[in-house]
Amino acid sequence: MTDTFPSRSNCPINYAVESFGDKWTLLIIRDLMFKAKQSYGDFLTSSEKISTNILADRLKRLEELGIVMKEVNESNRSRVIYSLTQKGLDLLPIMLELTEWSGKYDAQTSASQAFLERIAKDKQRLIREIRATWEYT
Amino acid sequence: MTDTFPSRSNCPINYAVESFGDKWTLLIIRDLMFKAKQSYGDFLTSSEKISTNILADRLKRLEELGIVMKEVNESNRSRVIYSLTQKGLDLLPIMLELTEWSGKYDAQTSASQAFLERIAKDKQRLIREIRATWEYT
DNA sequence: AAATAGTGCTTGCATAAAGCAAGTTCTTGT
DNA sequence: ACAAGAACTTGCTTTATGCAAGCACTATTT
Repeated sequence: MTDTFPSRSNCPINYAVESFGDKWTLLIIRDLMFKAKQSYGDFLTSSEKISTNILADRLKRLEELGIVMKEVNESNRSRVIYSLTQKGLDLLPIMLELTEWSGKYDAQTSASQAFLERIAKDKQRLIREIRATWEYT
Repeated sequence: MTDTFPSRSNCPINYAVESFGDKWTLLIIRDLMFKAKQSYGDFLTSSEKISTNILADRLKRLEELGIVMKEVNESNRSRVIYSLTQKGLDLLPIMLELTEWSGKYDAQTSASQAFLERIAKDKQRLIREIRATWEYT
């Protein structure tokens, strides 16, 4: 977690880019955050169709970055459960801003108008509401 | 601008990822938004050291996406000026959220404590203030 | 206990993208 | 006309991604 990777600069935008600036990482975070996906197999079913080697690589990397944690389900040891750490959960405001921007500019967006309006009208409240649903672990 | 690229899904997070989900695009947007850089040569001087072919490719792509626009300075036709469109300027909240998150988790961050506090304390006000500085074109 | 199936990967190979150095074009200034 | 600066472009090497197949471990079924 303490600079596992050499960084090109100490710019905060660069830190974000080096953490999840690729074609797949944010989709995994999305699945964990909004789609209640938690297993390797779950991620494979997402509509963007990530390949298995890339998925394994990104999960490992996210773990090294302290964004995701991995645990074996003790009552069924063939199941591995992935979840977001606090660092990962703190990406929520970014994810909502991304959704708002894409909702505004992508004519084909699948984001519902209702959800986009909740983001636009009272983002802080929405953030609190979503976080409240995370309190029960 | 109207789906120049085939997309893997209509998910808003995926739209964002396909727009700027790579190692360089957000750094160019950062330079345009916060560093007052506007020429090809300006971008080359940033500390992450983008290579010329990638820079040319990303600028072209950003233009196709409607995020950046390109114009030739008529009083010096060897100078090309790049700037953000409204779609690009609308990335400001995302950039601030990225900065906040990185400022929180990157011990080496170059983001100033003062700026991070302005983001944390009153983001909406900060956004309005930054946008006000853009009103004078 | 042996065979079957499910989950979570790993490996090998082909294709695509990124990185690096050098070269080219167009414009301007002398 | 020549030199210099800005904005790319090209060729080549290295790295990352994509795809299909295979493997290990656990659990279930017979």
